[in-house]
Amino acid sequence: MLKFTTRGRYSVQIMVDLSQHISEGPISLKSIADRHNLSESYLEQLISELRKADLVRSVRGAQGGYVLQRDPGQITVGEIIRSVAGSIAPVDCEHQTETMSCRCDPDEQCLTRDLWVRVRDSVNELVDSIYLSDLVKQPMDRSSLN
Amino acid sequence: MLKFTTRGRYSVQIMVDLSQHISEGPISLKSIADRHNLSESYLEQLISELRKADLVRSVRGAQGGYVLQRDPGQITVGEIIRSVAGSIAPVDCEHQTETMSCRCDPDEQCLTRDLWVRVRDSVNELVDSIYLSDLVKQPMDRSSLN
DNA sequence: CAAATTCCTAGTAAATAGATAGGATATAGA
DNA sequence: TCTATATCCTATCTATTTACTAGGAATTTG
Repeated sequence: MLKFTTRGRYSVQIMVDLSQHISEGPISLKSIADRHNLSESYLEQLISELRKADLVRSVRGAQGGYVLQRDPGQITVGEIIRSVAGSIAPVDCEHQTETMSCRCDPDEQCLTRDLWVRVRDSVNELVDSIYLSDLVKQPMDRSSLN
Repeated sequence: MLKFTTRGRYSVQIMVDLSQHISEGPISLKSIADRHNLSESYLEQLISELRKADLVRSVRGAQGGYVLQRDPGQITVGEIIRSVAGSIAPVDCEHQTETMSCRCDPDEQCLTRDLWVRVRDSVNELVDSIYLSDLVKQPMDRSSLN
């Protein structure tokens, strides 16, 4: 199976939520967790990675919370996912060409290696082309949909 | 992280191996396991799925083994992976639009759902465009590479 | 000072993946 | 017909990863 874990998905949700409340100052993690019915403690670990990746800024203390570091139009989904989940790699590495592997005899050419590289590149390309702003609904702008 | 499991990868290896020995009659799983240094018992479970998906045919008894059901040019990597790993879905489903989900309030529009659908479709499209024959090296044909 | 909040670390539970074991069934060839 | 070689089937176990919880220290507002 090929799937994103909750880490990647929840992280995107956090970032979308922050985009939606961008004008309200620091947003507490508790309010995000409540809105999406997720565990605050769990999100804590994820947003900690987002902070280290410099995607959000934190404000400590009462009335504190988190704020996007950049405009939603300047943050890609790829950045978000990679920041909490390491690289987006369909397989692990053994005898490495970058991050690809197989267990076949090293003498013979690895026939499937390129395949997984292509899948990885394809997914990366896609998520890197989608910006946070693309995911935020703009209720004022419904008319421009067609 | 986003990765294919060994199920998908080993299954592709099995199918590539069968392609390479296509002219030798039924190929035993033991010989495949030996060539790639993998556990025969484990591959057994995988090839069982490949058989149910009608991608390979089995010949029981001594001198038995497995044979591709179709020409390598007629079998896609997508079929192989899906047959052993279910659907290639980046996320699981809760309030379902096909196979996508989020845990947000069902009243509000799910902003990220389309994202995961697009990733899934993109990966499926890619692996469905790659045929087994594309992965098999043709040592006689080196000259035609350019 | 009290309440709200981020920050940090350790630990646990649940799910999945990966692998193993044992034996039943089938077939080729001696 | 017997033996060796295979597939076939199912149950089980182990390791890894994912998901989540707990507890408390540090920081800031009012």
